[in-house]
Amino acid sequence: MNINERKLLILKAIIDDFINTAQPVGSRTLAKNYPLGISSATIRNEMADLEDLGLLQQPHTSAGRIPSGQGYRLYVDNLMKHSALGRAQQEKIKSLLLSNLIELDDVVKQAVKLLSQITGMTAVISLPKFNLSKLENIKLVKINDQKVLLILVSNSGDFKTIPLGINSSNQQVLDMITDAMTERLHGLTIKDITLRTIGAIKSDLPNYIGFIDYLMPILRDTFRDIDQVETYVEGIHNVLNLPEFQEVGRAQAFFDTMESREKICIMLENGETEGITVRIGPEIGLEELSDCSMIRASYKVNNVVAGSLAVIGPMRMDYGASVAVVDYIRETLSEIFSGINL
Amino acid sequence: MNINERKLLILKAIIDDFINTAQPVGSRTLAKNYPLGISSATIRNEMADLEDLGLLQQPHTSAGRIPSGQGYRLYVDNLMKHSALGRAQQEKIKSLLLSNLIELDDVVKQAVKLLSQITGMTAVISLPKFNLSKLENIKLVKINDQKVLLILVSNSGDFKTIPLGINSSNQQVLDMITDAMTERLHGLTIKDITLRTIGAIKSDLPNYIGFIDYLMPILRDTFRDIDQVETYVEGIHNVLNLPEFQEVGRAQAFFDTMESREKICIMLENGETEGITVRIGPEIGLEELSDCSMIRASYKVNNVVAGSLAVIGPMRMDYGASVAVVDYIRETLSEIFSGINL
DNA sequence: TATTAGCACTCAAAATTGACGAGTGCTAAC
DNA sequence: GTTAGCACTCGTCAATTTTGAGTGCTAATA
Repeated sequence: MNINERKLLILKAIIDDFINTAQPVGSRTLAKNYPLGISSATIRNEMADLEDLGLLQQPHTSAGRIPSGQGYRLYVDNLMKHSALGRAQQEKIKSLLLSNLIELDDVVKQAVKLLSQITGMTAVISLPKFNLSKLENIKLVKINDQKVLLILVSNSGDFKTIPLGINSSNQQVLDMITDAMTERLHGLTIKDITLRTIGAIKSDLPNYIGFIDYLMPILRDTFRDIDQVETYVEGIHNVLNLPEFQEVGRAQAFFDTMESREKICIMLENGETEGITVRIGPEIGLEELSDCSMIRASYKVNNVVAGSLAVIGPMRMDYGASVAVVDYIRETLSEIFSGINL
Repeated sequence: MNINERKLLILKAIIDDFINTAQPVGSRTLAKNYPLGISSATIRNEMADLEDLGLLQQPHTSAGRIPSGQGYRLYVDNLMKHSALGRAQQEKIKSLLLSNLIELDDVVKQAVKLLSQITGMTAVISLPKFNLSKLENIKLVKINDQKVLLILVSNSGDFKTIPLGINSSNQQVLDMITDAMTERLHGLTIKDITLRTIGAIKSDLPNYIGFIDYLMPILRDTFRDIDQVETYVEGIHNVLNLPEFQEVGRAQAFFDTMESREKICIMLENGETEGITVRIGPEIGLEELSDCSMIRASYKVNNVVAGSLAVIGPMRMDYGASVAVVDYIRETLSEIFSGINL
């Protein structure tokens, strides 16, 4: 049996309706509320066909139909209406994101907050990977006799501070060391820095070899730790408003997943493609989320993919609207991070 | 009618039982499981009296009794068994808290995490108020042409970094200014710093009055913002395991409360008494938590109250065990923050 | 040949019923 | 003062019935 225009129209109507009501859709409802121009009996026949094609499924004999994963896939790829954000909302998002430009963290936090608020679902985002940007400057600032603050500045205007437990040092010595380090490491990415690269400064400062030997493994460990991706999650509890999370057990499983940094990373990282990806159910790659969907995109800094953002919700989500929001925030973040030197 | 020893014994048994089972306790259960040495009929009579005294209540005629707020109050004040933490557990807590001593934040985060894990409830904590400790040192470090990092070091070994948006400055100038500022502000608490105090350095550095005038309002605003209390919340979702939060609506209300920094502060701050406070139901002072209880304590830095911690759960919580944990963590934090110079 | 009205059938959810049992309060006997 | 006994209450649970939304099939229709 072939799929035809009318079947597609019916499928679209069913999915649109189900997204709104969260109730299985029956033939009568469809005939009544959508201008399909055919009777419920005809719709019934077509629905039976759509079920045979694997695009719909029936929770039980005497219920209406709900979309299957494949049904959603077809819907997202070919049927759904791509809406765009209103001008006013765009302005609002942009101004909120621009309102706090000193720390990169804050912009990202604001973005994920907006994403969850607007979509009413859970939003996640990963910070730009610091270790991909080029080092501009390195500083060690003595805090007190036990502590030194390591400051790494990237050429994109971002920076990172990391407190180190280092005993009794002297600011002049630290300055000399960081001057030498900046000289050597300037322009490299953190990924490129090895024990050897850092070690090279020993020849620049033969007088302080002892202290440098003490410092080196600490710095190496620190650079290694920067490697890990930082993520923020917002609006975890939003899902409690949705009918598919009314069982506490279901909600709890979702919360557990969203609290695992590891799993968030799997979701975000998986296939670092450009543009917007819609993953439906099992496509997400996490057993626990096999009845959810996510919409994911990557944002760029200076035209290089730097981090990702996503919204996660039930399969029954308003894909059109969500895609629009994710896309706009992706775009705006890329602009902000690339344009101005933060 | 007077309350007597036997009534108290029965009350204690009822509350102990209810804390374990979350089920209304009947006279037969009580006679069977507790060595009270009287028959269920007698217990029934006593229970009726306890209800008249307002210490028990009955969900409906043919159910057992559950404690009232007043009942819990009496229990906590006079009846409950004060257990102490096992030696092994003490060691484990202490070592985990000591394992990450570079940043104060990390210790506090670890503490609140432990608190929620051990009690199985929600835990909150406030950071030591930075503005109460004396300034030891101030630094401004140039990050790039638009940004300067303000570093405040306290005499207790704690420090704070705050990025400022400040245009094109020169590290030498910044060093001179911070040297002058350190000279002037050293030993003061942030609370003591006024526009006038900062302004005084203008006379030390007459050559840079222009730049100082630009800097001053930024610093004043920054110091003002430090005033706000920082809090961490952990284990919000733990309550989902408890029978009293099996309705999604109930859980959602709890989550909403716990996500409001303002409300957390109300809970923590309210009556900064020393020692451990148990607040039952409405005593918490928040409508939304009128069927919860909290156990709250303050920890000290150098013998001055610096921050607070608390666990929050259903009224039916194991008060004895929870008090022990809160107390031990309070004590350990005070030790750590006071002893070593972090 | 495609569409549709009509009808019998299905089945989950909601409402109804009734047995059960945990628990109570009261009374009379100890 | 304590306790055994008993009638009574009322929520819980399982079984049963009712309801209604929805289906698939068939025969009539365009």
